[in-house]
Amino acid sequence: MPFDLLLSNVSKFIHLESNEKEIFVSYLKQKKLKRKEFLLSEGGVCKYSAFVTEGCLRGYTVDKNGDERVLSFAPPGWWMADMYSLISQKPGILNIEALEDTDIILLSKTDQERLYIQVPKFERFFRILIENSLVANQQRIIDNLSLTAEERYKIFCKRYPALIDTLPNKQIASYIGVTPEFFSRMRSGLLRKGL
Amino acid sequence: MPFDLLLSNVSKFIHLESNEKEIFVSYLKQKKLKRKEFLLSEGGVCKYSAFVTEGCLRGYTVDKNGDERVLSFAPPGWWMADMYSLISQKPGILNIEALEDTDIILLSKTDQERLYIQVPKFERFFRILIENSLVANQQRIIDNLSLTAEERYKIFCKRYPALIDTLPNKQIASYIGVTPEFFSRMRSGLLRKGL
DNA sequence: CTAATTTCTTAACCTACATCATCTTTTTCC
DNA sequence: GGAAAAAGATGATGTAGGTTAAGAAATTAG
Repeated sequence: MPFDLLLSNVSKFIHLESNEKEIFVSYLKQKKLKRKEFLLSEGGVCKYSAFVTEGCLRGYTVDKNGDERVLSFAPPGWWMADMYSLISQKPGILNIEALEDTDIILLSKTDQERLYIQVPKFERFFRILIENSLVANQQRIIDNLSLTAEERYKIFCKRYPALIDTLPNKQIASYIGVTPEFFSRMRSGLLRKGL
Repeated sequence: MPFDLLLSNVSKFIHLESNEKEIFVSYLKQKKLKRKEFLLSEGGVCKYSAFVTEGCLRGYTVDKNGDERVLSFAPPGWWMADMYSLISQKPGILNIEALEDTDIILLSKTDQERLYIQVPKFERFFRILIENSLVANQQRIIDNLSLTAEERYKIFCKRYPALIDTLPNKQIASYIGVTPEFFSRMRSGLLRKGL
């Protein structure tokens, strides 16, 4: 079943009756993205939450020097959206791109709101999802303020273990907030120390 | 009425019938904190969400060098909690301290969950609250990665206009992620340029 | 399979911000 | 109101990480 990963993800937080499950599934759309294909571009309005089942997405902004800053990655089992744009339905700042061929499940903003009304439990599900995301983001702010690049890299490795080997180093560098050049130096330094 | 600010805050997002309002209010407790008094200390379990009606709270962590890192301020109309600890009910990392004599309204975690059951609309209210908080935190991550200290300071001034004059500079420095010494130099530089 | 593109590495030099130390000013609180 | 404590300013010096440049290695896509 293509929705299995998502449904088991949901059932970690709320119990669904089979009719509720049906309503939920009826709102879902599958989509495939080719490597380098965009789900959303800066300035566009984000109309969907995307749940990754295969592959990987990244969400990033482009700063005024043209440098890319990765806000988040979404490997299988993770959600991705430009939350600012999704909530406000105004043009966003995030680019969401497939790092490899990627399968996603889409839930539109309007369907999500219908779902809240028809199956109010989903208010709870998404609240919990967002709470967890908020906590992770707060921790990242603290880490960015307190830690060195090397320490942040170690944390990255714990948070996204599946990505360490599959992602180009420059993407990881951007996520932890250093240049690819410095990241390269740092890693060779790390390696000399063992690990 | 001591709960007016909170109730008008809530009614921006959900409409409450008068009995629902009564249930909500019955769960609220008022508390006064003296300047420098703590609502929560690192390692403690966060049992309450606090809504500030007067004064100001700050939430901060202490890093391994003993330096304080301010995660957030809460002037009147803002909520404050150690979200990680509140959700997980495990020992947290945040210290929450009153920067001046401060009046708060407390909602305990257990009462909040009762509220979700009795008045499910509150799932929506808190979901929206947390969504907005998540967006602000994501933006702060991007800003910390992309912007200079000076640019982050300007953003701080927009985000917390009421605090610019009342807060000690070292607290602001900590929030934007620089030392008080550098902040002082930066400001005198800014002032020379006008503003 | 191969040319083109992207990614990685290394090196020399640069800068935003940190640290440490000292002094002045402001705030606190008895 | 005045001593003590906290906050702020400023100078000298240190460093994590940025920038630029250029070649080597790996991936991609035709």
